[in-house]
Amino acid sequence: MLTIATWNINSVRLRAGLVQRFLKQAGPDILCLQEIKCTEEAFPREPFLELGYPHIAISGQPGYHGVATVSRLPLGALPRESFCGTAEARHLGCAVMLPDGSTLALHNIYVPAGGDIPDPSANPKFKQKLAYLKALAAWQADNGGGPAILLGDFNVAPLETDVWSHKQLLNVVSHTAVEVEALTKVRTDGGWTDLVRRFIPPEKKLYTWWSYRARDWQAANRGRRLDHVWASASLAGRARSATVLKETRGWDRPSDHVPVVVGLDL
DNA sequence: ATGGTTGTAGGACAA
Repeated sequence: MLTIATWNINSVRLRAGLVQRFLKQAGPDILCLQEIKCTEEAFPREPFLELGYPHIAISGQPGYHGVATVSRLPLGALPRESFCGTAEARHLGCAVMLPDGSTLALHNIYVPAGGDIPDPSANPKFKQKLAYLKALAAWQADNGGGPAILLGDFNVAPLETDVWSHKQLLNVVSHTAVEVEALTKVRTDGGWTDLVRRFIPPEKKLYTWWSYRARDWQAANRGRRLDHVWASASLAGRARSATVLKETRGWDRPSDHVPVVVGLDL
């Protein structure tokens, strides 16, 4: 079984201890991080080396954004995409070398959050988010149709059950119709399968993010499912599990996102 | 309806 996790960590330097706690507990073979908020040079490598993750790929920048993939298995490099014409570090593609000698294309993405106003003509950040999703839909995972995973912080909650209140979030960035349509086009045009909803029924409420701005995040429970793991058609049938590790949101000085872990029969 | 918090950086901005 190959296990892969994704987690928007909201500063990997500040939360290296939390990441270690998660790795010791869940022990995934590969962890994809978003919002590392540091450059490649400033990335804390030692905590991962200590726990048996010697393969580390990083796309970073000072202060904001940034993605990294850490792995027990060797990683080859795949071309890095911008998807929105900016230099922001929001994508990292790796070729995972599997024990049988084959490779798995693993694309770790951090979709722009999109600001507060859901109007591309009034809000450049929302315009950038829609452009990113449009470019992502047009992009083909450069793996010759082989097995591929697309995962990360997509910053869109597509289903009604992916938010605490569908009605109250219809005009809130992350759950507007135009974003849901754009993300759905990415999934259908790319032939991707939402692995998490294969194991947790779409009828069931499911969140991976809870705002820092609630007095009591757990009592309010106003969450959204922003973090996703998708598989290519050839790989989807090999998925065996999907788990959301909600308890990490209750850890000391947590990220506002929690990890999502999938298991694949590879 | 509004404001609520966190991180990076060392003020405003992103989320």
